[in-house]
Amino acid sequence: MIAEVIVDVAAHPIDRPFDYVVPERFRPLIEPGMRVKVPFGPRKVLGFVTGTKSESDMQQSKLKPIHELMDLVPVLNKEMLQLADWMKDETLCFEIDALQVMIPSALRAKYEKRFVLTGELTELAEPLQPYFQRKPFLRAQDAVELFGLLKTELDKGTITAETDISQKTEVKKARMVTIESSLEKLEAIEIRANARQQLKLMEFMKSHAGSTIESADLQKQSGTTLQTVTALLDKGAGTLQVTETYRSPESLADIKEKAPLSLTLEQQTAFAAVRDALGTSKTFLLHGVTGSGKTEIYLQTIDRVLKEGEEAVMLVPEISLTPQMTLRFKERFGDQVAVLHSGLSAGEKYDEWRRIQRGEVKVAVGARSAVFAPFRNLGLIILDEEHESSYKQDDAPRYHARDVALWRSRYYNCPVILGSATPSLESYARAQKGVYELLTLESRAKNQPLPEVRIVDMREELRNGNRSMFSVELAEAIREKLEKKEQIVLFLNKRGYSSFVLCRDCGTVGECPHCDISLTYHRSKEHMKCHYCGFEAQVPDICPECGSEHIRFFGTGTQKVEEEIAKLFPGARTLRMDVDTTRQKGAHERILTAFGEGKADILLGTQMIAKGLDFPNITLVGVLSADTTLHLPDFRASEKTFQLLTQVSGRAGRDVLPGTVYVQSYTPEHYAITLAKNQNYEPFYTQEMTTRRQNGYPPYFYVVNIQFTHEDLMTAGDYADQTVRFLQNNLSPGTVIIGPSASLVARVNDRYRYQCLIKYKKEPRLTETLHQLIRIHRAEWIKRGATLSIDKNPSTVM
DNA sequence: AGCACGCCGACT
DNA sequence: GTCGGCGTGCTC
Repeated sequence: MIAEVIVDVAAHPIDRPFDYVVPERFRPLIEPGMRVKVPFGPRKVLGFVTGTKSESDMQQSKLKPIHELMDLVPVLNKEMLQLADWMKDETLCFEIDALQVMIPSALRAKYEKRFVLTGELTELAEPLQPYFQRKPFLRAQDAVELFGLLKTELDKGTITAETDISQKTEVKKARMVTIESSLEKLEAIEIRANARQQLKLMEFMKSHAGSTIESADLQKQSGTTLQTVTALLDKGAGTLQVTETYRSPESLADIKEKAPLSLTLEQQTAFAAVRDALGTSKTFLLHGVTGSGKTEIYLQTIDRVLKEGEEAVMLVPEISLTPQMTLRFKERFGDQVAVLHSGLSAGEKYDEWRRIQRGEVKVAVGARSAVFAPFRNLGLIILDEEHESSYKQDDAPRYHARDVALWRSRYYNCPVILGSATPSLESYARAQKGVYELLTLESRAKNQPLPEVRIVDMREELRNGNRSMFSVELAEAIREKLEKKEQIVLFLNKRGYSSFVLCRDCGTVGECPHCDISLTYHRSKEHMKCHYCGFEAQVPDICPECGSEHIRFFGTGTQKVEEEIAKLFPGARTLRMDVDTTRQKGAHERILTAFGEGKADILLGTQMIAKGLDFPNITLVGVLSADTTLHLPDFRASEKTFQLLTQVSGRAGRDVLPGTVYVQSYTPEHYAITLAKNQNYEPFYTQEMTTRRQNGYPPYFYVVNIQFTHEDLMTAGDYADQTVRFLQNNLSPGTVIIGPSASLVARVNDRYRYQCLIKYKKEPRLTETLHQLIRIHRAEWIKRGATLSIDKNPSTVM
């Protein structure tokens, strides 16, 4: 029997199955989808079995046997293996990347080099002997200073080097103690009168006779230690069992079940459409203004799916995955929900994943990677905020959760709901063409009016001599709300806002010596760090260029605004929420809770406050500068701006009090701004589609971004030039190739970066050409030290 | 990717 | 004479 194995090595020549002999003892057990340990060249690696067969095309003598089975139950089922094949073709990734992304990181291999004693301890050089005393091996990590000595031993053959493979996190085991139930038996146990600890424990055991308790709890509650417990168990006071258990991140104890809300007529219609499509692979685009109650439709549809005995996956962007949000699911579905979010430890994620795989839960809520939730009877997939670019992974495998969802929907014949207040142009265009069914929610669920949006022309302000970040109008509105004790959200729509260090005399900015980007100043550690390569440096006392002592830190935009608020509105309590203040775990939530409890008047923040902020007392939202995203060199800049403005506006007046929104801009006439005013999605869509058609961008054209890197500027440029010529010669005349040009950050980690863009409407030769490009890369460029990365349907082309 | 093999310069 | 530099080639 032969097994085909995809080996855990992400490299071009390795990206295919390797055949292994299945030893007799594994034959009844082995199945596709299991992880195995296999010899690979001179080392051992982890691999995934993708298939078995009776004959191999390889010479029998070249085949090696599988070393070990890592699983008794496959970690990937047939569906996942098929999905990986599809992803490999679709995203041009290595098959191993596609397989790895589907399992929790806890199951990925941990490789640890170590030296193993082959003979007797006494044969070793004297100084080494203590290291091998307790265990017959020594981790290479713990022995860096001994490498010289170890080398001689390796040559002598008294030790060998090997790599230990284990999984990163193991199944959590609980030591359960079952206390003897018969009081007589407990009484009969003899304990010396001076064994105070044992006597204490015995008292506890007598009062809990017959019960089962975790050993750690037993120790804690009785005030004793493991030694005492073990001693008494040895005397027959109970039995010890080791069972598998879950790490439970939080308890459901305080969560009360909540009944469904009643649906408005609009919601009812949308709900009915999806309900009637259960059991088919139909895709819906649920377009509803902010606050129109999309979530309630999701909840009720999921409920219906569960009643059919099927399972549901609910995807949300990572930043929306707040406790507030997941609470709603737990209130409705109780312990049937698994939540997968970045705040969980690897072990906790693994446990949630196992609960799904074992069929113990029916609903999975999570960000991008939750689209791989290992359900076997999927009845519905929902992508909320489907336009969010975080659904596209920006390193290999470069998959889009939406595409994976649609693939799984075809596999299971289940519907997909794509929900958004501001759908991506791609999705809306598909809905217009009838590929998706469009469901529209035009009114807000609580029937509140949309907030009034006022656009402020900042050029006018400048002309009137106002150089502050606050227009007269906005400042006035803030003062008024402060007086009324209502809450204000200020949004600094700025990207790349991080702080930097600047010499005020010569203008020199602290830059990374390895990347063409300025260093980010970290106030907490008083140092500067490169966010691309990790380089760190101390803030200099004098400018390295001109020797001036006038070094200044430019805070995040938000810090500067915070100072200005303090000046303009003395007494206003401000909470700042940006990368600096939310770096700590849970900080995000703490700030929001504090604001919700009215502990501040003004919440000032960046992107991250655009979502899920749902507090009744917010009546004023100010967007300080709508221009920053608008003028980014990316074809989606307008779309992003429109989405952001719409979303931010949606934060105001969500309850009884009406809301007002101020949008400040230096280009107030831009359609992305004027049309966001009334959440006018349709006109924006029409206008933006015209622009996209004129410039040949999605959804009219498909885009592929190709990036080249090399440590030598000229070589990187040559590679890009040659590739562009190659593409021009091999693709159809209707296809446009843009570039090559230097990437926006032209150098990262001492490597120069070039890129080019393929735009095509119909390109039958695309797949073949890209594969050929990869072949050329393998044959000619890898050995020259170049890298190539191909991103189909990139989320950004910067 | 990672590891071994192999073929040339600076040390005991 | 040996140690060790990194080019090249293979991995069922």
